Amino acid sequence: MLQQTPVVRVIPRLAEWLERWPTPASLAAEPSGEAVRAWDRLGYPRRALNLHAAAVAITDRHGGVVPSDVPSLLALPGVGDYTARAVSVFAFGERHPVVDVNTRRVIARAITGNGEPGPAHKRDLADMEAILPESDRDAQLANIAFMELGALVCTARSPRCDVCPIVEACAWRNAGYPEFAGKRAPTQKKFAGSDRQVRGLIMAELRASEVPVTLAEIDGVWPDDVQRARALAGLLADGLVVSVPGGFELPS
DNA sequence: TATCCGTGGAG
DNA sequence: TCTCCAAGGAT
Repeated sequence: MLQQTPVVRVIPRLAEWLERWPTPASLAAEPSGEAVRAWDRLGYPRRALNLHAAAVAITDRHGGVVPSDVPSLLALPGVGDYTARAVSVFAFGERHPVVDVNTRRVIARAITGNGEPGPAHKRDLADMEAILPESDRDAQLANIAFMELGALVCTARSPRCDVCPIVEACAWRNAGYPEFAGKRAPTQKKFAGSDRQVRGLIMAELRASEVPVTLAEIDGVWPDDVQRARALAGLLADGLVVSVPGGFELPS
C-alpha cells in the first residue's frame, strides 16, 4: 500500500484491511476481485492484485507464514527491492539497506551534497550499505531514522533544516544549497485526459457494481472511443478486469 | 533504461 | 488553476 502512496492515506485503509484479512491465508481464500474492490481509491490497483497473489504464494509456498529472508520476499508478486528489505528489516530485524525515496533524498543531501536524489539506481543499495551500522538492531534503527528524517524533516519541497538534527553535518547545506545539476527522474505526464484517468474511471465503475457492468455502461465513462477501448483492453490484459457474459467484472 | 501504472493533498 | 510528488515495481 505504501508503494508511491503517502503514509497518511494508507493508514486508515490498512486498518480496515487487516481487520477483514488478518492473515495471508484469509486474503488468499477470497477472489482477487474482492481485494481490488477493497483497495478502493488507493490507486495503482494492480498492487491489490499483486497483494492477493502474494497472499496466495505465501499460503502455498510458505505455509501461510510471511518469509523473513530477502530472496523469498523478492520472489513474491509486487515485492521489489524496497518492500522486500523493509519487511525483512522492520518486521524480522534482519540487517539490510532499506532504500526508498526518503533515504535516497537524505543520502543525496547530507552525504553527497546534491539537493535531489535523481532517478533511482541499483547502486543506491550499495550507497546505503556503506553507511549502515554493523549490528542488526543499529542498522534497523538507522533505516528507520533515515526514512523518518526524509519523510518529516528533509522533505522534497521545503526541507525543515531549522529542526534537522544533522544540519551541521549536511553536505548540501554546507555547500550553500547549490542548485541540483544532475539528471532528474522524468516528470510525470499529466493525469487529466490520460489513459490512467480513463482506467481509473472504468475501475471505479466495476468496483461500484455487484453485477457485471455492460459495455454500454463503460462507454458512458469516457467520450473518446479509441482511448476508452485502449484503456479497457489494458485492464483486461492486466487481469484487473475480466470479460463475462453480459459485460465485465472484477476478477475472481 | 525509459515508460507505464492512480489518486489526492499541498503549495 | 496548475504543478509537484508520494515508504515502487514490472516490463
